[in-house]
Amino acid sequence: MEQELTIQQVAAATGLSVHTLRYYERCDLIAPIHRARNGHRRYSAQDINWIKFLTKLRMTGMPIRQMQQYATLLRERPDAVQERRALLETHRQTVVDHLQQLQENLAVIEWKIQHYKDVEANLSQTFRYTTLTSAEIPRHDVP
Amino acid sequence: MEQELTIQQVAAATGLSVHTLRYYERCDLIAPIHRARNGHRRYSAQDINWIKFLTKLRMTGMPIRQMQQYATLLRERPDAVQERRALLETHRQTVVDHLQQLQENLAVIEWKIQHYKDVEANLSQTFRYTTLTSAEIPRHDVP
DNA sequence: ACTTGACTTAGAGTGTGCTCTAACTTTTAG
DNA sequence: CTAAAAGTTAGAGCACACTCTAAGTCAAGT
Repeated sequence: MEQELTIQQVAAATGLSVHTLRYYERCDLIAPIHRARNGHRRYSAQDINWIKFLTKLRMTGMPIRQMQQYATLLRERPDAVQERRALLETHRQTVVDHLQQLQENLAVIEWKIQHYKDVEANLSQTFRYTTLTSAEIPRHDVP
Repeated sequence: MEQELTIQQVAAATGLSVHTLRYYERCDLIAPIHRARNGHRRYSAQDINWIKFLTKLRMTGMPIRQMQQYATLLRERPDAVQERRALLETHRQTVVDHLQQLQENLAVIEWKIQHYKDVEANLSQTFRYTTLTSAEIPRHDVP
């Protein structure tokens, strides 16, 4: 059974807004969607899978331009598997790098949270600065 | 020795552009920087540490608004350690969630790359579709 | 017959975070 | 003395990814 969904239903299913769904179609991220007799869009299961994949590319920070490349490649040269893979692998590396950087920066933020906890602990003591943890570190390094 | 750096040097040291450094100061992310007699900015080591920390917040996706909150808190209520920690912990959770999502989406992308590899391997064989790996999965799930 | 509500389009508007420009001053090197 | 290089400001402009608006169509329910 090929159940076809309305734009509202697809919005609910994908987390994109109806505006965004039309926008994506307008800029060729999504091929022209099949229409009901009245001109309303009817999305197929394939369409939804494609849109869900698009959102994964998007959420990992792929720019619209690059998604367009991928979508065009898929539509115009469906046998160019190698090219599509190359595009994804380039993106994969970008995401891996980004993840790495995110983790490093997160570590610094967590370090600072811990520092604040230490400071708070020291402030609540009667004898302050008796325990030396990260409080040893010069003030200007620890805003 | 309190070596004071020019805006160019700070740009080089932090990876921000001179434009961005001035912009950050304009919107109060950075407190007014000390000036040389001629009015040129001279950044201290503390300034640079602060800017480096700012970029970590920024690179983990903290919006300018929230960085402003943090910066203001730091300047106007330096003893409000608990509030600053709360702000950072909120951000920490956001980053952790984002990381999680990024990893999930990356996994899907990597799955698709592997699928393409399988497809390419099958295409290069004389007898096609004899090995069934991810080629079993229906086409519409694998754009 | 009419209202409600979901849909359509082309195109305008918005928020974010820079990024650049113009006009000017100052410092440095030849 | 002059020219180049680096700084200053206020404010304009830009890229991106939506997000919304206006004007209209269409189908269903009362």
